[in-house]
Amino acid sequence: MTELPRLSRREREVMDIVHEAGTATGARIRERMTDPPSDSAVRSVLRILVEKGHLEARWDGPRYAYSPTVSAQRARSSAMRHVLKTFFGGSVEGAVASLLELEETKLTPAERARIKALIDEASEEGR
Amino acid sequence: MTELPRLSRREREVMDIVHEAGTATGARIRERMTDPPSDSAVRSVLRILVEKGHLEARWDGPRYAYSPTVSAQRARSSAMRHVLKTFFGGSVEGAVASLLELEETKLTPAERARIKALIDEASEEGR
DNA sequence: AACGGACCGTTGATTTTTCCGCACCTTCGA
DNA sequence: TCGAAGGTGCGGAAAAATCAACGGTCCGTT
Repeated sequence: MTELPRLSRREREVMDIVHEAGTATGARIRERMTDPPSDSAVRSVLRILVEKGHLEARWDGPRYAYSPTVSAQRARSSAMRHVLKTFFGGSVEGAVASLLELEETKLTPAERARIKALIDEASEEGR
Repeated sequence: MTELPRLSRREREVMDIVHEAGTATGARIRERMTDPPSDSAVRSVLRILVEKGHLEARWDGPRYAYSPTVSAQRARSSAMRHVLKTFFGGSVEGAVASLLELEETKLTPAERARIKALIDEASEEGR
């Protein structure tokens, strides 16, 4: 598989929206854009993203539904790897700390337990 | 403080490099860019980033050294918040799992212990 | 059957981004 | 003190991105 072309600002914005939504229609994407441009402008970006191979369009009833061509799993890893490297110098500890410090982060006791369990599992698998 | 202008593709690429490096010269930044353009092209981007308020240039001996105007702390939070929302639907648990699953992630027992301690600290602080 | 609304794609004008040529400035070793 | 090497900023051309207008299709309604 050849490398996917780089994204412009609007293209990245749309990709982020689609990643967050999993799948979305043109209208839905437009709603979520900052300073939403016209309808047709959004569809232009969408067309380009399909051409570039970042999105796929499925005919869903009376309209298209767009979703990423790359699996959510893969996209997640790649995004996380990028911030880890760029902002945390590769330090998992630093990254977790940052996650916990975000003001919107509230963990229930059950979540805390599960996260700790994840850490132990990772270690058992030699990671 | 008024909102910082949005970044184009090249601008974002440069910002990522500078964030990773902490501080960097024009030549160093150029080295790390994909398909590095000419010397003066890089300096154009740099000039724009300074104008926009994303970078500051300090005269360091015979050349400029560029660094982000926003604190590393703040940049980290903002980047992490963004991936958390976009790729993990806000799930801290999911994000931590992803971090642990990255193939380059190898934790020492000491690190594991410190990360668990971080989780407990967060809970003690009502988070 | 004409109308209106919701979609879609294409086209071309406009704006933004990207890039480089060039002239000038500094530093430093001969 | 001179010249080469390495840096810098400006101005503007070339390329890419962005966008609105326009025209088409496919319903459901009147």
